[in-house]
Amino acid sequence: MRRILVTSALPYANGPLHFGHILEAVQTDIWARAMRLSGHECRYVCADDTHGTPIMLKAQAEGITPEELIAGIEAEHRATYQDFLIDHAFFHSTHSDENRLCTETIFKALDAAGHITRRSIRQAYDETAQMFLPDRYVKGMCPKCDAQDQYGDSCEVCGATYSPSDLKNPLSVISGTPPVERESEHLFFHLAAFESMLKEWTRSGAIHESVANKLEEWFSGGLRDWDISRDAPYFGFEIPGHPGKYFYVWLDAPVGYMAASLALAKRDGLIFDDWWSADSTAELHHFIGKDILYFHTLFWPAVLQGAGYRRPTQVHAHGFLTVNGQKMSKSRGTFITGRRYLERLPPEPLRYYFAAKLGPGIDDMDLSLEDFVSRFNSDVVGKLVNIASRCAGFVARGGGHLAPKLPDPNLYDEFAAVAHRIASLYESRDFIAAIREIAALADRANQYIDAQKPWNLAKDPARVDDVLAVCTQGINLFRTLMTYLSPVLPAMAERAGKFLGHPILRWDDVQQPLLGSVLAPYEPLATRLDPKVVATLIEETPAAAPTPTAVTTPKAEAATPANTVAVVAPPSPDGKGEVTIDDFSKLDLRVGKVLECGLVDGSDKLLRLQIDLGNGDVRQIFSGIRESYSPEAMIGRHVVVIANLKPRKMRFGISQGMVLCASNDSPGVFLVSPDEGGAPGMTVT
RNA sequence: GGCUAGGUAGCUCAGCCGGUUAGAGCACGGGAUUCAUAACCCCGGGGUCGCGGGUUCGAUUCCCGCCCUAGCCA
Repeated sequence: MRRILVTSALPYANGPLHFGHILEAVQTDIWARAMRLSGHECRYVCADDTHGTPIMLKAQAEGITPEELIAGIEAEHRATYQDFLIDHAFFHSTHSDENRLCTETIFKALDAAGHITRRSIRQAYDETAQMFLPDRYVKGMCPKCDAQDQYGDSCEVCGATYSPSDLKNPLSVISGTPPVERESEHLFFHLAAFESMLKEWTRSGAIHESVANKLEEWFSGGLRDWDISRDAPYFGFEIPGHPGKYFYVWLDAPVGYMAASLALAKRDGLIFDDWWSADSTAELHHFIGKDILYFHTLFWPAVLQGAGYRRPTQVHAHGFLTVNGQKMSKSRGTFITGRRYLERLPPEPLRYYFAAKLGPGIDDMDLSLEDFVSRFNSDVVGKLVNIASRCAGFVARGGGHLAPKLPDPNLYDEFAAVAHRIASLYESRDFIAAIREIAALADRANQYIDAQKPWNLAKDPARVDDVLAVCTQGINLFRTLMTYLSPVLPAMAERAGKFLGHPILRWDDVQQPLLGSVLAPYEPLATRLDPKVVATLIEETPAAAPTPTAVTTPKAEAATPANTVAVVAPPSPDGKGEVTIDDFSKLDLRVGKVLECGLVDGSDKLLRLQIDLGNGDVRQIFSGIRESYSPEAMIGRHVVVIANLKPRKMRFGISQGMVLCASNDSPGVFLVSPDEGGAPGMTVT
């Protein structure tokens, strides 16, 4: 028996869980359940990640304390995970006594071992808000390509990376005032000292090969010191011996894994050191998204090693979730929260769909709603559940108990023989292959029943035993498949266990078929998904503007790209065809105010505009109106903009929308404007 | 811009180290059946394997360039 501690990444406590979180939790949960079915002791812990500037500011904005904010969110996160059947041994919070203790212990150990250095850095400071500004809280003009409204760390238009002080005309996102430079002493973790250890560790099988390839980049660039402190005001843990300095959220976040297991150990009388001491024989597995790889494959193993703890056994990274082929996006309505899903549908179909598409690599996964429906309805309901459903009636009519022996033991053995293979596919995270094998076996089971035709046999009273035998075979085939799927569909497996009279607990149980035992009355184990309901997962009228989430989520998208507007209609004489009101409503037309306007070098047709679409949504849009309008004439004007036009990369930068104009074959273009009273952000309908 | 990964049937995806007619599920067309949640079973149509070069007797599979998508850049 192996002792295993498994984690998934801590969700940030500034908003609800979305499908990306659910995907990761489902993957981790399936893996943990599969390990338990093999007889291993496997505990899955997680926690909310609660610290940092975004949470501090969000609480301020809502007029509550950060503690109140994270308490509310934690309750919501717990409930959502639970409703998706995520079986956490413990779900904790990084804002906890255990986490403070672990974080301080680690810091002191690192400091004592000489891994912490101190030096002054210059950083942007907002004198109005009286706080230092993280890079993403400073915006200005890109020093390289002059694109407007870029974050302080990199330019989304030309891709340049730089520091906030390089920006032209920088402004604080918080107060809107120009930041000043201030000096402050920070604490650094000396990562380079762990280079050889990390190189060895990354090639030791702890991470997938393609991930190790990615890490080469960090090594070849040279490992830099990691800044682990932040200045007050900051929501987090104050660093012992350094008043006014706080641990950077990314230092204490992974420590949350320890804190959760410490709380678990306290509650259940287990021993923390069994998992974490340097000589631990337990396994430690982290499931994460590929976006946070380096925190888990560089800093975290180094911090653990430096502080005298064990390193992770494996870090399992997965790709991102796209919806209908595109990045999840609030403006597209495809930013699906776990709660939104649960309000409409049961959890298991989604677990099944995720499992059916989760492989061991870091490829992104697409959630296609159409595929989701057909996959679950046909694989699970039409094929798997159908096996039990079509046999149960015959068994009930034959007395309600199974036959004393199997008519086709060889076929059964084929099914039972793959148990070990299925188990190892789960362990290697190749769920996609496991599901494929199971589905293929389900086909074989249906073929078997089809060939035996118990409904024909049942017409002959002399053959009642044959009918029962065939269905006993079918029920037992069903049982093996249900066992193989039980990590994915735990609630259905439990109901199936009740129907079978034997709970599903171990892979090995299937080595012994059920014979002669009594079946409970059959009740439908799963119902079909209604495509109409599934379609409502995507919001018809997406949230209009990215509200000031830029403040609460530093990584909020600057632009809000959207589907290309596809208008499908029969052709008509003018070449456009009829559209319905639904087609029209796909267009997000809004009034915008031109804030800035300039010529574009290298183009005699285009003007570069900065247009305010309300609610802080400022877009860069290129428009071919230079022949009719001068930049000066544009500034301050109100115009009508298609706000959800797919952003287009042009030689001069990205154009995030289109300004509406009237024109025909004769020269000149004419801007469309709202009447007096029209204001930025108003929608045009 | 650099790095990593991906671009295979209408859709979602498999295809190990290069080798004979490129696979599955769904969708579609035809047939069979009625035990089963209009489920299941059989047959079929459908792909210039992102584009362009190269290596090779032979490339979806290897190499180079380009285009597109996603993520990361402390």
